[in-house]
Amino acid sequence: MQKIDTKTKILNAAEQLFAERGFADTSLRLITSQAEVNLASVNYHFGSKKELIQAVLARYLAVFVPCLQDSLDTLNVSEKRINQEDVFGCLITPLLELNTFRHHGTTVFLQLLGRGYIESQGHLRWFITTHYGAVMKQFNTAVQDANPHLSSAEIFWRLHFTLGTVVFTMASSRALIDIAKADFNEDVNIEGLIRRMVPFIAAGVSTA
Amino acid sequence: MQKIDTKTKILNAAEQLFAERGFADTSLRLITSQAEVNLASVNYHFGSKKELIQAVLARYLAVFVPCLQDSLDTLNVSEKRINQEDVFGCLITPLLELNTFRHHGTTVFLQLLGRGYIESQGHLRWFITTHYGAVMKQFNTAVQDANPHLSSAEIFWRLHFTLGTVVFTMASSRALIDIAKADFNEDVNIEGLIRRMVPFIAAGVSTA
DNA sequence: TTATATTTTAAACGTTCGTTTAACCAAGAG
DNA sequence: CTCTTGGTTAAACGAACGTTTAAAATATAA
Repeated sequence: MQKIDTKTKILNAAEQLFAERGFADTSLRLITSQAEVNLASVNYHFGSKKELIQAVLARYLAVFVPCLQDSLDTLNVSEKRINQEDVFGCLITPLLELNTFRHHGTTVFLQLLGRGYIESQGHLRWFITTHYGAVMKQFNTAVQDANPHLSSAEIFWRLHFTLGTVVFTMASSRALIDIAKADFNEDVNIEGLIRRMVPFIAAGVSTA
Repeated sequence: MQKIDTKTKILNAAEQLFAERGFADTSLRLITSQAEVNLASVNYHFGSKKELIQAVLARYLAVFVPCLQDSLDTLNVSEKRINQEDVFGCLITPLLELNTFRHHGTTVFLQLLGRGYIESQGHLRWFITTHYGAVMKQFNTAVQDANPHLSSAEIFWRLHFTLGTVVFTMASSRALIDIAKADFNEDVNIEGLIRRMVPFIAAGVSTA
């Protein structure tokens, strides 16, 4: 039994509660009680709740972004013409990497990302774009290279539509899976859910 | 200049603020100050904040749902074979009807719907499905009639993907519009946003 | 008009929140 | 040992929230 320091205990409890309930509906008292640490330790280690939210997301981005960077770099040095499947394929390894990093890491990360985009008027989006804007831009242009018939603005919108599909589905994944089981007697896990999403998204992004 | 009663003044102020800022981030004090009524009048006329939220949404659903019901009924009695464009076309009139009902009614309604699905853990979803579940089911089967090559399970999933796209986009519409303005100098309003969403969704739902 | 019911109002209540304070504890250095 | 430093803790703070209260104001009816 190794000892986990307070900072990590807070991050672990916070990320789970944030993903499940959103940032506004998760109080520091709930986090610290679940983490079994003192209330004041959040402000001591992170300064404020806002900075805790950023720290929770930063821990995932620190794994995801460099991994995505690598995928995009290796794609760019290859000589074959880039198609859309290649570009979106770059996301697979970084997303699965999060599952080795934390239990259900992929799901939690996507849920956090969705919460961050909808709640917290701007400060989280600012945090992401200022720290990791380069990779986002690089991915955006990769999609554009794969879809030369689409304007950059069009791609911007369709990528956010895609984000909406993924985030919403992930956020309500448990409820959806239960309904699918009840109504269609269909056993599907998260991987199967992603597999169902892919053709939907691919068709939407690349349509004329 | 006709006199607007307190109840309506509250509903008008609340719906705008709810759509813009979400339910949790909109206090009753903000609503009543914008409506220029007393704080306590909310609890007097609606009982609680939760019931106010339901009343705001109910005012839209009372217009939208019967109108959608009509569209679906007239579609079913027609003799021509139903295609997907027909089914999704059933949504157009009810949505536009909201614009005659209230200024920017379509926008507000979709934003409220998005907020309702993401915030308020379940009680709003419960309110909608228990009051208007019949129409939702009817719409679902209409989509299935239009896409006989897809299993009912497949349609279930794709309609929820669609819901995710719409809900996420509407909930964060202002932020997205700001980004589009900053990054692409593109002025787009909600109507333009919907127009961009349609081909994305249509391609996703009907893909093989 | 008078009496009754409805609506509005200012003020307060109790709770919860993020944050701060100051005392306390453990461990390493000189 | 003493002093210092980094971390922890209980307690409290001030602000904001939804809600309630009771009186004042207004409308309604006889």
